[in-house]
Amino acid sequence: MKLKRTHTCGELSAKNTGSSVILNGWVETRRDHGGLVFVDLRDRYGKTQVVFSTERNKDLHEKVNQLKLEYVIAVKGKVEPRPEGTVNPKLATGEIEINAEELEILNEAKTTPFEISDSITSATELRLKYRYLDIRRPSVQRILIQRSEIIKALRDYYGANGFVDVETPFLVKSTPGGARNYLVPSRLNHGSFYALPESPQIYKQLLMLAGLDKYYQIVKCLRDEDLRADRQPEFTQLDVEMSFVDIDDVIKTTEGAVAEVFRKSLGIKLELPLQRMEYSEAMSKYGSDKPDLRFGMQLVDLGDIVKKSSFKVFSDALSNGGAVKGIKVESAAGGFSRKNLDDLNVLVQGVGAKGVLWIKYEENDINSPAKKFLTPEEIAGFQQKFNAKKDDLVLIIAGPLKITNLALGQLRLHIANKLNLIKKGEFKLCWVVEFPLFEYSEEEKKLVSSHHPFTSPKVEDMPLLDTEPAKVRARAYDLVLNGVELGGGSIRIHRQDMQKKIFSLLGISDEEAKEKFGFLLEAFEYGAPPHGGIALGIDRFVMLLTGAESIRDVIAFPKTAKAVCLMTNAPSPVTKKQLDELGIAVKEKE
RNA sequence: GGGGGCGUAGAUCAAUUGGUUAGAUCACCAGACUGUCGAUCUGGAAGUUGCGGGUUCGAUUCCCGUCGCCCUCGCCA
Repeated sequence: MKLKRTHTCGELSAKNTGSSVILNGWVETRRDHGGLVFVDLRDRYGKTQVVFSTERNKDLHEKVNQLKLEYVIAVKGKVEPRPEGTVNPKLATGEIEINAEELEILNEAKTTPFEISDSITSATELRLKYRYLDIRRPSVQRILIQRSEIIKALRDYYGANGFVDVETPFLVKSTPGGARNYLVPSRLNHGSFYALPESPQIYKQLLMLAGLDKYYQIVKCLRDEDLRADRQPEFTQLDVEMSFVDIDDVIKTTEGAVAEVFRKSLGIKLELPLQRMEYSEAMSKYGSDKPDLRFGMQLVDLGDIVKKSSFKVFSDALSNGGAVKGIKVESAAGGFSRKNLDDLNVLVQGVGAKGVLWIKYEENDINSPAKKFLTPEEIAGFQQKFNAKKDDLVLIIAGPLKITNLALGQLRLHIANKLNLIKKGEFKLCWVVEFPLFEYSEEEKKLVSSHHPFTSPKVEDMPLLDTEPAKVRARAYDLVLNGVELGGGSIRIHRQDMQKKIFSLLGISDEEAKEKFGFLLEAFEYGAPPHGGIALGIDRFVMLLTGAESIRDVIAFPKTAKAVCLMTNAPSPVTKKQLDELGIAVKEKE
C-alpha cells in the first residue's frame, strides 16, 4: 500500500482547500461522464467526492475505468472547492472535492448481493448471511458506534464511582429454575456438563460476601429459550451489585448511570429522581408490570357503577370476585368498523378474556351491543366516569381481575400503536416497585419466585411469610423505559435462615437446596453483608435509544428466530471424533 | 410445540377471475458523454416463480406437504 491515508472521508472541508491529501475507502458510487468521472469514496467517517478528469490527469483514466462499486482504493489529490452551483449540502464534505492525481486499487470486489445503501433494506435473511456487508451501511455502523459510546459511558460512570469490574466464569454449574441453560460437555468428566450462565447472579452475590463492596460487569448472558424481536440467545447485561445498601441506594446509583447515558448519547437531561410506581398501580391503571407512560388511556374501574347490573356479563364477573373495567379511546368511534372491533376480540381472547364490549358515543346517544342491557343510570354513570364525548369509543372487559387488567393493557398498547398515539423520540422512564415476592404457578401448583429465590422480602411483610405468603412484597424493582423492561434487581437475602425459609416456601427441600445451592448457603454462614443490585439489558437499552426496531439491529452478529447464525451456519454437527472425546452419542431424530 | 405473515431476475417489487413470450427499477455487461451527486442516453444479458406433490387443457395465482425468514403465544426465576 503506497498511498496511506492522511485524512478520513468525513473530515475535509473548505478549510483544507489547497492541501494535498490521501484518502482510503470504498467506492460507493461512480458517475461516469466520459472525460470526467466522479467517485464517492466512503469510510466509517463519511463520504468524499473524488474527481478524475482526463484534462488534468490523462494517465489515470485507464485505471479509473476499472473501478467498480465497493472496490477498495487509495486516492491522492488536491482538496478543491467545488465550482459554484455544485456544492452538495446533503454531504458534510459537500463544499469540497478531491481532484485526483494518483489512484491505487487496494482490492477489487465482486458485485455485492445487495446494495450497500441506507435507502434500500434487504430481507433479514440476506442481511444476516452477509452481515459484514450489511454493517458497511452507515445506518448500521451508527448504531454499533452509539452502542460503543453507551457502554463507554457506563464504564466511565461505574469506574468513577468506585465499582470494580470483575469477570465471572462462563463455565458454570447448571442451576434449576429460570431460563434453560446452554450446556457444555466436559471432556475430562464424561457425562458431566457445564452450563453457560443465564446471568452472573450467584457470583456477584459471592463477590459481596468476599468484601468487594461494589461490583459491576458488562457481560454476556446466555439463555436457551425461544427468541423474539427483543430477545436473543446471547445478550449483554450491565450487572451491578453493592453491599450495605437498601433499595434507594441501588436506585439512585442506577438513575445516575442512566442519566449519564442519556446525556452523553442523546444530549438529553433526565429529570431525577425518576417516577416510582407500585406494581399494584401499574397493573390496575396500565394492565402491565411495564407500563408505557408515553400516552394515557388508563384503565378505569366500573365496578361501582355496575354492581347492581342485571346484565349477566357484568354481574357474573363481579359475583365471582372479578372486575369490570374499561378504557376510553378519544375521537375513535368513527375509525373502528364492526370488523375492527371484532378483531379486538381475537386480541383479548389471546390472554384469556371472553371478549370486548364496546360503546360508541354519538350525539346525545350511544351505540353498543350492550345498550339494551344497560339502565339509564348505568349509561349515565359510564359517560360521567369516562367523561365521554361524541365520537369517543369505550372498550370494556369483564372477568377475573388479572385477566381483565392484562386484556385491557394489551388493548391499550394495540390501539396506541394503531392510532399512532405514541410520539417518536420521547422517553418515559419509571421504576416499578413493591412486586409480590411469590406468584402461584397453576402449572406446578405451588408458589414460585416472581423475581428469583434470593430476593429479600420487605421487612414489614416478613411476618406474613408464615400466614399469607402470597401477600408478601419483595424488595425488588424494575426499570421500565417506554413500556420495555430495561432491567430489574432486588435487595438480596443475606441470612441463611431466611434463605432456607424461602426455599422451603418454594417447595425446595433441604437436600435439593444443598445439592443445587449448597455453596451459596454455606457462604452465608461466613458473614454475608446486606447487599443488593440490578441488571440492565444493554441491547434493549441501545435499541430504545437508537430507535432500532429489533434487537438484531444493535448486535453485530445476531441470530435468527431459530437461533441460527446465517453467516457461519452455527450450530452445526460435529465429527464423530469430537463426540467420542466427549463421550457423547447423538440420538437419531425420531 | 401452537397461531399468523412472507418467499418471483443479483437486489427491491409487479403480474387482472387460473390464460398465451412472467414485467419495472437499481445493480451487472457493452457503448456515448467534462460538473455529476438517485447522473443521463443507447443497447444487452439476467428467472427451476423456495422445494416436492396435487387439482386443471393450462398454476406465480387454487389445495396439501416441506424448508427458510419474520411477528406472536407458551417459554424467558
